[in-house]
Amino acid sequence: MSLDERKKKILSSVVEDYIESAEPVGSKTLVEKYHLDYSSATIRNDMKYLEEEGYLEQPHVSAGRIPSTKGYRYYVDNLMKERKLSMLDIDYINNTINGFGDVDSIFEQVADVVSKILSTPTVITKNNTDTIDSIKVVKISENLLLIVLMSKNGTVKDCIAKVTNTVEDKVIEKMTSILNENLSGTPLKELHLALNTVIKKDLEAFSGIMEEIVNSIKYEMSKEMKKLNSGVEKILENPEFSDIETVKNFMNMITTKEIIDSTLEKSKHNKLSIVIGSENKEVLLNDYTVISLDIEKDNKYLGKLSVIGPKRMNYAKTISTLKYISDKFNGNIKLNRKNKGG
Amino acid sequence: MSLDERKKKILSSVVEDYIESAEPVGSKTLVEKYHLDYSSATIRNDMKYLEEEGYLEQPHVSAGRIPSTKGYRYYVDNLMKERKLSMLDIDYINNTINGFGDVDSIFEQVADVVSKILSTPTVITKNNTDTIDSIKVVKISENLLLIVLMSKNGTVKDCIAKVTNTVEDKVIEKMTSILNENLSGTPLKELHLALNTVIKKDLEAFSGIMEEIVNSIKYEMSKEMKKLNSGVEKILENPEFSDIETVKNFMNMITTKEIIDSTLEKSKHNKLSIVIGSENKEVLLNDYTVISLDIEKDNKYLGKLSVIGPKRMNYAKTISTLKYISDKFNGNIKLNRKNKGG
DNA sequence: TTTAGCACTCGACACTTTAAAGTGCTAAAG
DNA sequence: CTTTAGCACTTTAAAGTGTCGAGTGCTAAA
Repeated sequence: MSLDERKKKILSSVVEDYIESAEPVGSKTLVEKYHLDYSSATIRNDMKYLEEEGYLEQPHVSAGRIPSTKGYRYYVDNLMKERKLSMLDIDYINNTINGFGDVDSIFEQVADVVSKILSTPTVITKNNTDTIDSIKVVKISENLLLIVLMSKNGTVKDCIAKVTNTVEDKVIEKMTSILNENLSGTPLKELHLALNTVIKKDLEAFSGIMEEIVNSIKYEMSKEMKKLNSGVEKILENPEFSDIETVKNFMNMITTKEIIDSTLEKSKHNKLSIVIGSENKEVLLNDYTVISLDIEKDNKYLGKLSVIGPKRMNYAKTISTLKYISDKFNGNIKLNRKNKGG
Repeated sequence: MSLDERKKKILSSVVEDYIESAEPVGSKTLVEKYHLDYSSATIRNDMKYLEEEGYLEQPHVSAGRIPSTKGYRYYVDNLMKERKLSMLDIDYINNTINGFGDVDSIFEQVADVVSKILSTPTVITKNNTDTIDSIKVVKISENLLLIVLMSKNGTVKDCIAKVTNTVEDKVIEKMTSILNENLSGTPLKELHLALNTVIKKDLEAFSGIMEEIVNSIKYEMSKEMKKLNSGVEKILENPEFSDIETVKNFMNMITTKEIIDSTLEKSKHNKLSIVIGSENKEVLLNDYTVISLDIEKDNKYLGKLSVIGPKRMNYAKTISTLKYISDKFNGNIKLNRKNKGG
């Protein structure tokens, strides 16, 4: 079932030409553009073979061929050449991702950068097995409390609680220890439930202040759950989106938390996971390819950065960009802390 | 130049029918649907007059009429009937906007709610004449500092600075007072510049810690500048967006900070500002209507909530929704702090 | 002032025609 | 056995054509 050199060359040329042009690729184009030293008739025979084996598809009988999911898969696994990032992109990455701020901010930065370089929407999924490490409550003015949540993986989340009555320092201390006792070790995704328990247990002792704090935390956490989608508009440039229905369906899909969640959460933890077209379990994603990168720091899994594009996406560029980002995150490449170009 | 009753009725019917159907409205439709006790010929004469006076337009000679910008304007100013919000919408608003969190969170909530009720994109513009009131620095762990910025208008912004070396409490105290001395009273939009000055003046005294803090603040503020657009995908349901080019142009416009900024900032402060079609100075917005609501609290201007939709938007519903929200904000309607329905 | 009647205009839509692109097969050539 | 030239065939996309209907403006009468 393995392909001879000529067939490999043909397959890879079809994939690359189609990625570039978005038009079905014919035998004549291949001969002329990719300097295959065979006649178009020979190429046609091979293309027919590749179609019979499921690597290529034909939209209709008088059109050229386009890669099938199996074709893209074979290309990605066996034929694709590693591609170096352009100096331009490297500079852009290094000057934009500055390492400031907490993990969330960095995630956002990365998503923006990737989206810009690849002209594609990106989605961040955070590790939701992370657990609460400790909680601090700081009084910043008479009726403003700042609550800081620190997670085991070292991410920091904070929120502000307005309290109607002034709170004494002693009360804050007491409340802080109650919060820590009850919540330390709680997985972030179970925090909401755990907070309800805290309220029930200790509400009366603190005449509503605890409730105000807990509500602020709850609200902050619910904000967290919203996914960040940057660059959705970029994908419209692809000819796949010339049809308004496609656009609507895509927009609805990408803004439907559940679909994205289930797709990304199910994906196994790999450094880099590539799911092409119909390999996606979620039917609505069958025309798209999702490439996800696990983001780690100090061997702790922080979350996932995913790129969603048409099957006909530039695999080589996408993968090399994500790999570069990954290396940067995991310390193989030093994070710039100043804008020193290149 | 004023219109008689019949002409007013015709104009208002054309506007309302077109808002509903998105199809040019003909004389026959008007007679049948709006029970005008005149023949279609009479209506036609009036419509011709309304067109000559610039209230209506005709896409082509054998089509019905659609309202011009002037027509919409006359409708909004003179003909439109106040519309009560449905109980459903009122409930939804009251149950969703809970008043938790800082001003920014509330802004976000409001934008989401409005976007959902009106099926339209919303944009938040924050008051950038607000100034720094005071700054607090809190040590939350060995190498994490939390910086809290409080503004004159009472908004609170915070960010986390990672510091490479541990900092003594005394140093924190000293730095805090330096920051307050230098920055108190600084307009938020000039903060970036002011921070540079602080760095230059006091960098050496604190071996880089101050730089780390300042960079974190800078980054947090740059995040702030990003506008929130919620519900962009909703607008696609309008027939105006059946053409992919329109969609692209709209998406590019709405994600281009500069356009939105200049449009909204220039708009005078009114409780409610309505800019229809070609009344917009920005050419790219000439097919859209922008309705902005100033958000105040305790008589302080906090920012603007704007709704962007096709000229053919539901003015009555949009305006009554925004007015309801405005009243809620300014205290005329009590904020719910619990989900008690209705 | 209003209306019935009518000729006229123009877009929407369905249908036909034509050109171009690309295929698969066959038979001959290497 | 592999490759290729040649050709008939298929199908889409684009351009052109004809008809239908919605809606108008004008005129003359009520």
